[in-house]
Amino acid sequence: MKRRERLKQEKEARILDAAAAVFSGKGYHGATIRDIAARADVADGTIYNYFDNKFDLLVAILTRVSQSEQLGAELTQALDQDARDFFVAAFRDRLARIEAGEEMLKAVLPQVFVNEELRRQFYQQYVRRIAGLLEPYVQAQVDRGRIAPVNVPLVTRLVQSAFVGLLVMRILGDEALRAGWDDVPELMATMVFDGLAAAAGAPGAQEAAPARATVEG
Amino acid sequence: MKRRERLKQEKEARILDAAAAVFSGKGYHGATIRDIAARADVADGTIYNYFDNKFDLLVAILTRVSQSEQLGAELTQALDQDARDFFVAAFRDRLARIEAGEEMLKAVLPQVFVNEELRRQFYQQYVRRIAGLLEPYVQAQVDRGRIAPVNVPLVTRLVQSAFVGLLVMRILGDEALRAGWDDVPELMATMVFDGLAAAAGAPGAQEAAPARATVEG
Amino acid sequence: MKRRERLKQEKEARILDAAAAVFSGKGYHGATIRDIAARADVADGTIYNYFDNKFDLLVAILTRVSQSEQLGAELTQALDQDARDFFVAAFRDRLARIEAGEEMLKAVLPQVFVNEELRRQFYQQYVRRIAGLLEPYVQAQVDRGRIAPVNVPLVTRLVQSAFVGLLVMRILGDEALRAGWDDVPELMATMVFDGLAAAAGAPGAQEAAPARATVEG
Amino acid sequence: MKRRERLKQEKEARILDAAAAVFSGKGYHGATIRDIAARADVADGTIYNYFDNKFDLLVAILTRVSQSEQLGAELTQALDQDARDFFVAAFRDRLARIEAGEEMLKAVLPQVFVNEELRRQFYQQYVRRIAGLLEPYVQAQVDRGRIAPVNVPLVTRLVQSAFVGLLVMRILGDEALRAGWDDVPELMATMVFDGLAAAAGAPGAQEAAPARATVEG
DNA sequence: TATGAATGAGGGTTCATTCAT
DNA sequence: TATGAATGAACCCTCATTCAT
Repeated sequence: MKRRERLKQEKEARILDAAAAVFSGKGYHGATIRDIAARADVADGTIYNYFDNKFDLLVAILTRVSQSEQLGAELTQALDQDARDFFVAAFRDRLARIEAGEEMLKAVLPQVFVNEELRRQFYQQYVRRIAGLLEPYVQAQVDRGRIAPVNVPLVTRLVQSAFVGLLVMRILGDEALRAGWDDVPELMATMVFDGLAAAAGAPGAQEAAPARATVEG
Repeated sequence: MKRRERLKQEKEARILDAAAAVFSGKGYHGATIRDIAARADVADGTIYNYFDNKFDLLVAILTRVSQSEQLGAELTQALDQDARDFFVAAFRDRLARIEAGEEMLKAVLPQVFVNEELRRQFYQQYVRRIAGLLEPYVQAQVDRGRIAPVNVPLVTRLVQSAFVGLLVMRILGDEALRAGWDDVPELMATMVFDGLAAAAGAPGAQEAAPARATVEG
Repeated sequence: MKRRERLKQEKEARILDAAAAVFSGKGYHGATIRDIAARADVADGTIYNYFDNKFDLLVAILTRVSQSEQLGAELTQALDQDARDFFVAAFRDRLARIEAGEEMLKAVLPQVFVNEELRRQFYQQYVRRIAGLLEPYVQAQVDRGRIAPVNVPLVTRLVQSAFVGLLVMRILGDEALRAGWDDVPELMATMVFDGLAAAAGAPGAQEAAPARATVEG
Repeated sequence: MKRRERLKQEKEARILDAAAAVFSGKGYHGATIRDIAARADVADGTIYNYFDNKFDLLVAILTRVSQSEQLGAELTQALDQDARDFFVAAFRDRLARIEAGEEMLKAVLPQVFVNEELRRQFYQQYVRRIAGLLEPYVQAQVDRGRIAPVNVPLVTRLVQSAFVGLLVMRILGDEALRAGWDDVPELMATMVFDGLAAAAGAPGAQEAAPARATVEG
């Protein structure tokens, strides 16, 4: 009985793996149930014993990935670390993680733009949820005076956007990005925390910056 | 004679408009030629007098937009302006522009992830081309000592990534982002140029920053 | 298990029968997959579980017929029979056989003129193969002094041509031919072996020929 | 006015030539009106000023060819010639003629099998008409005792069938036939008039036959 | 009369889904 | 539960024909 149960889960996983691989390679519409069945080494019909329909596979893929995340704990523990160091570490971690999930992303993302339901779900699980974790952290840093008093939600979105953009650019196959991939977290941190303005003796960077940062409205 | 020619161009534009709208609304695969034809108010077959096939419509949509750009001139003229001001203005302009092209993006982007050819074309016209314009500008600013000596190509990519990410997030329908949309360029500039670190009396920001900016490798 | 297999073969045959009938009736292009499916009492899509495409049906029809042939054995056994008698018997047999295959011929022949691949295949299976069997036989008869020392390959082709021509004429619906159809083998033999010339004083022409020619009635 | 008329006829001829060429090359269905128009160097629509529809082109091609024939006169004049010699000459002439018309044949023949109307017309113009000319001639030869008293209509059909078959085989691209093409009329005559049987002990077979059989080359 | 853009019916083919075994 | 043959709706595209210019 238990074994029965486990076998079932294994097969479900195998199907999902196959689906992710095939979707990622040929796109959602380019992939056929037969492709997936063949890759999962089951019959076409078998898939329908585990999932309602093709679209369901997509949703399942999306959901499965977002479960292994536990950013929350990290963040609360990180409140007292150096913000910049933590940013670098966390950003690097996320990038590595998503690198592994790049297949999923290539499978799901295109349909995210197309399908309302999927979009909501993706947004909820990948943007909203993360934002809900990040914002309090950023706010706390602001409160502690470590970060300038910015528009916290917007800043969070900007960082998230940059993150998403990086993945998109990576999928697009940009060479410069791929070459400098390992330096991205550091450089990102430099930009976010310190800015690129040549500070040395440049009054602009030291005076104007804070003044402007209040713009947030 | 001329009239004939003009009518043809108008009809081609009408078809392309219709295609962009329908693709954007239902996705490339969800859209049928009949949908597009109906929206363009032509017969199905007529579309094939103007475009080779459905995919060709997508490519045409992509190409059409990227033609009205002339960032190049702006950039060379901007070399002597204040970099930050220019950044804000340019970023705002691009955002506005792409807002108008959001429909195009929703139409094309999903397929970009799926189709090799489209991906190359999109990358070429939207990433590489822009990068080719931006990099010399950034490099010049570095040379003039206005920007810290960073890894120029990578920084360029990061900014582009942020830009792309913003569009994706916008398409995802993020509320916070939509609400603060008009402040994005300013905030982005603040991050990129000045950093968010609470500089006031914090030596870390002033000293470490340049040191870290050499990350470029 | 076996039953499954048998059912599949039966269905394949049913589809092929339907295809031959419809092609024969409306021509290859006039026939639609729906026609064929309806006649075979299957769904449109089912046909594609058995054949790659419409053209494939044509090839399959062609191939199926040419398999039941075993002229080879007959010919080697016939070397010692009377050539003329054998000719009559064989010709009659072929005609009867092809009469049954007339539907196939009407289905396939038109496309043979049009399609390179089909032409090669038809030629190979129906002309070349038969020629390869006939020529040695004719040559052997020549060697034995029973047939005049003629250009063997060419004679073979002439006989084959006559055979093909008869079928074409039959398809064209010639009345005279249809009326005298059963006498064709005899008359053909008379022409080929004895000639029609009223041999001056040659009893053959006056006695034998009429004797044989009266078969017609 | 006259010039107007002539120009029209020229254009009609040009269109028909183009149609024959394209039909012959790609088959009736494979050929498009656009193909034909392009080859005739006119606009698509222009064709419809000269012919009712695509099928009409086929009929026109068929009709045009059969007009230049005047076998009738020859035949009546030939009644007193040696039948065998005349046969060879006439057969050779027809073969040469049809060689020129091979294009037409490849264009029309496939559809002949498919289309009732075209079949009737083809049969009428190419089989029935010729038969109507040949039969009286053959009958006359029989009456004069030059040809054995055979079933005249059937013999006529057999010869016609052989002729048709030769053309089909030629279109099929048979090498042996093409190589011996020029010898065909002689060999055909040998078969039809003298037969191939090596007349037992008949010096004729050993002397005459070889003499004629040397055709083989 | 010539043009060629517009038309739209029609057909081959695909593929998600079902269901008898 | 697994199978995979059967289903048939749906879609892209072609092309003969029309007709406004």
